[in-house]
Amino acid sequence: MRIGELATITGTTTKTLRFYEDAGLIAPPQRTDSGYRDYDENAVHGIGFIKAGQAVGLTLAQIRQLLALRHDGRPPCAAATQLLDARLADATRKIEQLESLRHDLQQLRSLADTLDPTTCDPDSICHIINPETCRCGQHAGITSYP
Amino acid sequence: MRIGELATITGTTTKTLRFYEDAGLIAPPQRTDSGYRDYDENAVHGIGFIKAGQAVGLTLAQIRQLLALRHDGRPPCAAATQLLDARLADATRKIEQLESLRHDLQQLRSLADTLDPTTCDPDSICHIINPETCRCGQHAGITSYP
DNA sequence: AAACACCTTCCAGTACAGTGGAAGGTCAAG
DNA sequence: CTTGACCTTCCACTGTACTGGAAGGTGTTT
Repeated sequence: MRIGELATITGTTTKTLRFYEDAGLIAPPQRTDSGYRDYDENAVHGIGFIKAGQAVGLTLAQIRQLLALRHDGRPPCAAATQLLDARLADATRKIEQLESLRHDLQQLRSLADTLDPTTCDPDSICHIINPETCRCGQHAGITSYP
Repeated sequence: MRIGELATITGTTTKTLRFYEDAGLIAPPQRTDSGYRDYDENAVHGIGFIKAGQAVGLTLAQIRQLLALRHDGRPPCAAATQLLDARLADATRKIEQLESLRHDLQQLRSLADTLDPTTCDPDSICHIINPETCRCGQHAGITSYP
């Protein structure tokens, strides 16, 4: 099958599939006489694995590590389990951070309701968000970019 | 005061301060005759505000918006409150996603203990991480990179 | 006079997972 | 024979918040 079909089946794009090939995440497929990529059934499994890995929060680099094991004929199960454990610890830590952040945000939110904007000192820029009201550096790395 | 001193006081680096200036987050300070930046007390407040904003998860772009309001002589309190609300909603949503992910990870983790690596089919790459066991696309955007 | 710490600008690179677009080749239908 | 959908490679760019390093100037101390 050609790249467009594989993209449709797996819910990705042709761009992404070529990117995965360049990144060593899927094997370079056969080519037709005219140079078109020609995938077989296994390619679908390959993409499925990548998507499953991403769904549990693995990076492409980690997914590549597991694929390398499989490529060497060794089952990646043990390594996968390790990564899963790390992800679990990571998720737990992030949840804690976010809950601490949410608590602080709620505090600030109530503070905002009690303060009068007209009494806000220009020098300190904002009397809601400032070093006195915000615990700077407490929950690091929690920016909101999408 | 010179840039190094301001960096020490505020716990940043000279690189970061110049970056903030280029990014329009702090006003270009006076210069000495030899061209050195010469900050006054207010610069410390400026950096403090940036750090406080980051501590609650605002992006530099959002912080810049608030600073722009203050610069126009208007208190940024109302806008800050809006951003806080958005952050609160965002944090809540992320916590939900992460809890769903953690649940799934725990399921996979128990699955891993019951499966035998030697029975793992090479074609499907991994019998722990694959489209059947992982709910692909359920909790999106949860990668682990630090 | 030299060492050393500090400052200046400018350009490029980091991580991550793609995405956009140009310039051109291929294939089936009308 | 041309249209349109598909394919190819290649290079550059996105967003976020910095960070590294080169090449050179300044200021104080020894």
